[in-house]
Amino acid sequence: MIVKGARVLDGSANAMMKGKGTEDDRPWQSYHTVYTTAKAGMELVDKEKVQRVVYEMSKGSKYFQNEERKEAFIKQKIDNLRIQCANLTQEDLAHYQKVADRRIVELEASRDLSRIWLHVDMDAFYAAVETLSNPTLKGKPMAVGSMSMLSTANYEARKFGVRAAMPGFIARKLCPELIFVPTDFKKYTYYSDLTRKVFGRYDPNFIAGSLDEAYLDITEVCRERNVKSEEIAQELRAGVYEETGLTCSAGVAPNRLLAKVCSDINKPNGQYVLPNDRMAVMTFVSSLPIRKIGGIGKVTEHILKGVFGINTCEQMLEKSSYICAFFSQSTADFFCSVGLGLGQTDSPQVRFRKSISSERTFSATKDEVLLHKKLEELAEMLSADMQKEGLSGRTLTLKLKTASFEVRTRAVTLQKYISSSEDILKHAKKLLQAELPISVRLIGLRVSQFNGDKCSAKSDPTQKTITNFITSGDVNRNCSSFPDVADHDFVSNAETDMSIDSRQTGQLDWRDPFDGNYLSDVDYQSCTVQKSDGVEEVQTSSNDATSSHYSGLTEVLGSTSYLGQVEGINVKNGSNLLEDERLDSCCQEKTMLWLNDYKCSLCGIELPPSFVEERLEHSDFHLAEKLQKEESSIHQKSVPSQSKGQKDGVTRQSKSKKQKLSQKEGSYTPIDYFFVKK
DNA sequence: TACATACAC
DNA sequence: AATGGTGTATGTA
Repeated sequence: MIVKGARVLDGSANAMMKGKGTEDDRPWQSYHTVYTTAKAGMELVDKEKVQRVVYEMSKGSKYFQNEERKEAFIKQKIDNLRIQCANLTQEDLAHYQKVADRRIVELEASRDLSRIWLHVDMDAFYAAVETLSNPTLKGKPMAVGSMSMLSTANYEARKFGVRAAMPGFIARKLCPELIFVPTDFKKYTYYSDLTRKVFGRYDPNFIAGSLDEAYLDITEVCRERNVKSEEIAQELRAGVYEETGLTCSAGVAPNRLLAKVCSDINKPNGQYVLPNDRMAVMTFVSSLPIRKIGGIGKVTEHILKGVFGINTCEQMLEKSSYICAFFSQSTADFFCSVGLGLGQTDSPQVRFRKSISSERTFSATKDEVLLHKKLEELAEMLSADMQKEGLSGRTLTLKLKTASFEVRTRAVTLQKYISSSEDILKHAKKLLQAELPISVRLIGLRVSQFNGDKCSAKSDPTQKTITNFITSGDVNRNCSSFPDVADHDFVSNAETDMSIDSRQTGQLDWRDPFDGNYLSDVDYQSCTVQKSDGVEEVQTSSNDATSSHYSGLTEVLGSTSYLGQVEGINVKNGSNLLEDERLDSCCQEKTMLWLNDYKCSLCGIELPPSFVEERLEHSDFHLAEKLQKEESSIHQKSVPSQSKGQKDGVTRQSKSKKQKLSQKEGSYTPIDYFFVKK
């Protein structure tokens, strides 16, 4: 659906990718592991050699075969997209160029250069902590983790190509001298708390991204003390070193997205300041490889490069017409804002977790008794975790990873909320039963749809609908009248008490899952220890496309094969976008009205006249609802092609609602605020 | 609602 | 021998 103006595709589209010939001689070149992407400390690594070793060690394994399968799939998508790209007419391109230019102007208008953000990132954190407690490790290549999986590696080890997320047995092949140290989550938490005390001096509301990194808004400190951000960064890093003996790196920039990129530039033990100046930002971003941007991963990189030839952020703008033609608005916005060097500058709202889960890997088995035992253990672990946080939920999801690394999820939504291990197990069993017989190497259980999802009032169905609509794809905001109060709890708590109550969710911070988690199946003790902060990362609450940019990729990936089957879609399709918007605003006035200039005539929600934006959103909602109803009735009687066209329009509209909704973040009162009992 | 995918750490 | 765990977001049917 994203790919507008597409032509019929045929499945044998990869002709153009064939005939390279190099693959036969050097097969490892086609095995795209993530291990070779430039990471701090790995610039001098012989990547060809690393790639070869990784390939040799992996070749033929079940894991490898699955990776090949996934890669082939993505390759196919890329081929399909290239064809669609080639089929765009001049007319199409001219249209999308207009759309793109308009979006870029709008995005540019949203640029905020008034804040100074600092991103701190500890250097090889777990490895550094382990070296502190065992100084004989100093100077030797060392990694934290096990033979199966590494959490992190120190800089000596990185010289050999050893890095986080690499299996230990491959790392040992790359570096036979490599010393393995098991993870000790307690230790990392302790040092993490020490660093956070320092962060708190500069921004009491700092955002902890994980145990080893944080974002600080240092605008005020800089102003109050009348010092340059550069000096603050120096001072902060010195303070961290003083308190912990650990080094860190910092990036300073006008927004969080850029600050994060900057903290990586002079790693380890360095810093980089990008001034709050538009030209400086544009220059910085122009040559920046897109993969450096948080949110652009391996797949997105491949697609953007393979289909559009995009390597740098600047090229996001050069190819903006293609981006607007092929991706959803939110994704296109994100990509364009990357090209402009835009990112979030607000201090995000507090959010609640939306799900909780437990999963374990073991040696693959189809022994049903064994699987059942694993399931039972998981149910108990999960239940214990839920009880710790006072959670209960009504959707249970079973996750299975087959012996061939294929992942399946199966879910049920129940009438009542559950949290006991018995309830969880009872339903989990049924889900598992339906999949038997099967050989699996991982089982996971997840519970979502929490009872305490405070923002969805259950009593009034109307309200529920609206709230769900509004919050879906957005954030469950803290419904407390004084969300700020919670924000400070963590800091003071951290100073007095090592154990952090997970419900004091003021500070945003999911624990670093990767490092903490590599446990043997039975290590429940440390498992419990690991479960710490129930607090949450940043991003989503805001508008800037940063929050919601994954969608488009999923869309492109998911829709291509579908499009391949659809009859040629009108190439003029794109102009519907504009027409829809006109229709939108013209309907807005007629769909509903405000009784006594206060109450919605359709659903009764109260919104004072001063809440102009919120009212607009609200009428948008009703419009979307109306269109959806129309669409579903049309859907029943109309011919497929018509129905497709309609559907497109509606979907695009509701999407644009969400988009608009999140756009004004920052200064506005969330609309769901009005639905919450106080 | 159910499921798959991408991503971060 | 051997490639993790927790959580978020999104689209589509």
